[in-house]
Amino acid sequence: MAGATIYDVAKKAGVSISTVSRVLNNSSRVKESNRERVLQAIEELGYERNLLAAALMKKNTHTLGLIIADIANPFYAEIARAVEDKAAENHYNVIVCNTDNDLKKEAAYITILRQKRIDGIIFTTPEINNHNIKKLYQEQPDFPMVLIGSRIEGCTIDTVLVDNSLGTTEAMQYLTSLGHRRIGFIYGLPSTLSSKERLTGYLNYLVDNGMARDNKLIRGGAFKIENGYQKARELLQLEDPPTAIFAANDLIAIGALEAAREMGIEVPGELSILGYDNTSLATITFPRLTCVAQPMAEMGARAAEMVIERIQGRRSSPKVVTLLPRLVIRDSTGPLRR
Amino acid sequence: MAGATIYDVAKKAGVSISTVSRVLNNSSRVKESNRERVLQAIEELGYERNLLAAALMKKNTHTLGLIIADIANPFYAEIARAVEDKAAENHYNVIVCNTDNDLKKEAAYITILRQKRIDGIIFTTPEINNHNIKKLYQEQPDFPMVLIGSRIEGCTIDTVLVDNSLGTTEAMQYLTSLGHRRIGFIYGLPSTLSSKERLTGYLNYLVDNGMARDNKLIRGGAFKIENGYQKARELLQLEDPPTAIFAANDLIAIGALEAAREMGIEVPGELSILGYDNTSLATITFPRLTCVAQPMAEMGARAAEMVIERIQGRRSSPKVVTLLPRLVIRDSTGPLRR
DNA sequence: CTGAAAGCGCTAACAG
DNA sequence: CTGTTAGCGCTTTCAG
Repeated sequence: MAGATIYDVAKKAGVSISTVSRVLNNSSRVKESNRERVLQAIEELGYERNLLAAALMKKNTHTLGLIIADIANPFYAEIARAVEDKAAENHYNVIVCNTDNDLKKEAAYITILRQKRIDGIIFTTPEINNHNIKKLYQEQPDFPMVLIGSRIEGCTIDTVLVDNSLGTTEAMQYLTSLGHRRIGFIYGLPSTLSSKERLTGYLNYLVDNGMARDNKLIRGGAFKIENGYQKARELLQLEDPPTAIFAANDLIAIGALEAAREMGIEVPGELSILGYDNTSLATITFPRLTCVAQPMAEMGARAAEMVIERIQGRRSSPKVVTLLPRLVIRDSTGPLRR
Repeated sequence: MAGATIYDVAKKAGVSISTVSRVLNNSSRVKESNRERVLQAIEELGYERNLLAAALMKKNTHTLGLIIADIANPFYAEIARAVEDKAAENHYNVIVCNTDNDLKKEAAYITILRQKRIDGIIFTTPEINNHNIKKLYQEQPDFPMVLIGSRIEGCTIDTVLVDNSLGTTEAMQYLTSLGHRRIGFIYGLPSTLSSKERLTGYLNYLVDNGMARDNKLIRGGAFKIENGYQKARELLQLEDPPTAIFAANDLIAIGALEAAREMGIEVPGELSILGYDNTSLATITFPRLTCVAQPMAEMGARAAEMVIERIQGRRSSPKVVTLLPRLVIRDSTGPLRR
């Protein structure tokens, strides 16, 4: 019987709907013989519980929203995978929403997700000035949400961060230890925390180590291959080109690699290239990419844990978790050749 | 007022809940003045409709399930992106479920998705003998679902396919046109339609063109880099190694590329490597991968369209759509060097 | 065009 | 341990 309800089950089992509900939810003791009859009736009827009706009463859907720029981007995909895994482990499902960082799209998703009464939202929005999140936060500061890899001005919400200052410092330290002094820096979308912090880290390192700052070596744009390619070309055409390029993500580094190859510049012999993220892409380029690794899987998992904690009321005050990046040395970097 | 219901809106607007419902759903004519009062009340109360309650009545949730092996795999990620885009365009959300091709996990997802009353499911399960789908089909042949890139024995359900025979033939034709006669073939998981059909295509091509079949040149395993690497090493260590390797997906091709590099075999000078899929990975390897391109975006979009058609009752008989692959020539293939 | 009333399928007191 | 009852918030006849 398709479309059976607890009424059907109750009748068949000869008990009341409350008893059926109780065995369904393990909510309180039910006489063993009754439980069995119910289970059997469920089996025979092919009864499937209607979680919509349950959610309407219980006020939770066990569904999470994941708002992300683009699931086809390996960086986000790896995070998404971890989010989904951790969610599933805790019996939550996740609705994935691709925004391409379009705030209008994002706002529409937020609205519909709330209307579908999802229990919490995980944002990976990189924009530091995301007014959708601000608005949501102002309207309902207690709504379970967590932000990955960014911060929103004026919002004290749950956040999972990776220490960009440390990541940048380690990269710069490593590059200088190889003898590099002219290090180009290509960052992504300027309005993102990642760009800002990594740029700051780069500049601070220069200052702290008495190295000259040359603005011609610093270029921004987008976290994309094309941008890396373009900006790397520009850097390499300088009359005094850098001997190393530090890219603010893997895609930029890959673009730089392409540019170097096209210009006949050998990597790492003549130019070192260092990426950021350590997505799966980093191991399939040639040479394989040295990069600052972000723990994407952990970021996703922690974020999922954090929303769920919130949803389940196991924590009420906002928490910021800062994870550590680590340098992964591969083949795209090498000693300065004099 | 957070948590306002249509009752609150109705009261504030001085109309009945039916009228509120009508403006919410545009379901029938409402006097303009009333509509405006309702809209205003909604605005003032910050009313958010509860789609759970609506779904309980309307029997649809405008939510789709996407069951996929691994969203972190670029091939699936690209499909997923397209599915989500097309779904969003039609006002559907999608719950993503990663199964790692584990049938137990998949069964659990199917159950929970059905209990959450999602409107349809898109499967990308590669296994040709997926009893979860069979079971679902037998129990509810009319449940909207579509299968991407595979077929299930005995189930006549909506399917989006890409012509593997054509893809394989084009690849082989191209390789032989370059002068290759000893062409190795590395396929993936043997129990998948992709493996079977591509292998058949390869073998048929050999027969049809009077070329010798050498079983030593044919190896299977998994659709993974590691498998490609391993099997390519084996092929290349043969006393009479192939001059070209045809890989059943990009990952395998990438593994083969690695093996060749490690063995000091130049690609494409000494060995041509041809991949399958044309994921974003294909352009970042070196040399860039020649491959049979599958239209991932279209596959996802068509699949989404098809379930939605079904859900909305615009079509009732099963449909199989077969898309065409195309050969994308890049740098990993070249003329046989004598 | 509008309102009253009857559910959708389930959970949660409450009384027993 | 079990049943009764009152909703959850909405859609949908059915009268009017």
